Amino acid sequence: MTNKDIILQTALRLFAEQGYDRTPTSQIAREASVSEGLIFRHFINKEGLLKAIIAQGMAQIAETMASYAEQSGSPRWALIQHIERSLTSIRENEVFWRLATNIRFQAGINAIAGKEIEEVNQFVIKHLTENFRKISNDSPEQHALLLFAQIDGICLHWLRDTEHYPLDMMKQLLIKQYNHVYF
Amino acid sequence: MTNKDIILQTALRLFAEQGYDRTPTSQIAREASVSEGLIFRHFINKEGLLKAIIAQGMAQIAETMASYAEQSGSPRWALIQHIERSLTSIRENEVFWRLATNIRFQAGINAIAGKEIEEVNQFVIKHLTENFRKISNDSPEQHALLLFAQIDGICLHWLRDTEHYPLDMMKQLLIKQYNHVYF
DNA sequence: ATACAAAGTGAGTAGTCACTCACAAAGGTA
DNA sequence: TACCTTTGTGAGTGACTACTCACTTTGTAT
Repeated sequence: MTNKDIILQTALRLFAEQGYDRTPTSQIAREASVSEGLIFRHFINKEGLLKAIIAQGMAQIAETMASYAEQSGSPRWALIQHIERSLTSIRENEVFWRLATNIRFQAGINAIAGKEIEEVNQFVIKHLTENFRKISNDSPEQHALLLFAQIDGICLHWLRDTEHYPLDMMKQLLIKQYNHVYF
Repeated sequence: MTNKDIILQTALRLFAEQGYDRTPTSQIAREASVSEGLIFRHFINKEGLLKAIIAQGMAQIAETMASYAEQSGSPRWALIQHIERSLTSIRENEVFWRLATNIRFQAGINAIAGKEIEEVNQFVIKHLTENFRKISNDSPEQHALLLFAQIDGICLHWLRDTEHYPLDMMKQLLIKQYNHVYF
């Protein structure tokens, strides 16, 4: 692993733990065991570092998303799969999602790096809309938006109390609701 | 309105717009048309100012919550009412909820003022749990947690795009789902 | 071996920010 | 009036932080 990667990894961890504004570049350098100057050589400025982290993380997420958007199957199955995979993904990429959450809900920082997160969200909503349309033509966009908000709500609450929040139970209940309502 | 109130109001607005860390006390003083020193005379330090804002806002919210927890009616009606009122409240207290969201999802700041928000959340969840228990004894806490997350998800998405997010439509769809599933 | 670019260093700098303090004005009470 | 408390001021300060720069080390191609 190169020093550049170590910086990215360390900064991701610290930004997620402490928040972007509360993490000095000096601390990143110290914990990554590099000089502070190296951060600026590689990423120009602190915003550049944040953008690089987001770009890397979202590329990974987008890859996963694209791969399972291709899959064929009944729209019903696709929706359940989406719920399953979303809640798996947040567990697997906990640290990154924690940072993404920080960014999404803070106006000032959102301006720096929120665009790419928003794009992936829009992609997911479009995917959900398609599947709802196949089930029923009754305002599929709205149904997609609702499911997205519901999943997001669960994920955000889990991030706030990873230890105790009953993520699997919420997943099961949500799936049960959707089976009940739509099928 | 006293200068103290003007400071609280101005700081609430700026914290909600820009985030706590990105709002200097000098700006608050300037926009409130008072000297910077006065902020510290009244609130000791910047954290004290934030705590005062949260305390004031949450007291108001708690009052509303308590008043309608007393109401009698069928549990089914109470749940629908809760959905209705939550989405009305967020519209009426948009600026405060925007600040509360900033705080809830940023680890460092959450430690300063997150406790009171969490307490009100717990109160709401307890209230929901009671109503679900009356409907069915099948894990009412989990059902309460799910509904809470769903409402929260909708509110958070609305806050991210107040202009375009179809809040009323989401409300109707969610109520429809719950009528379908539970009644 | 030489030349050149890329990676890496760390002391230094300019600017910002939360907070202090000595002082002044205003308001209430006797 | 005299006295005390509360409210208000704004210049000043120390600490911190993002970023720079002159310099060194490492890697690599010829």
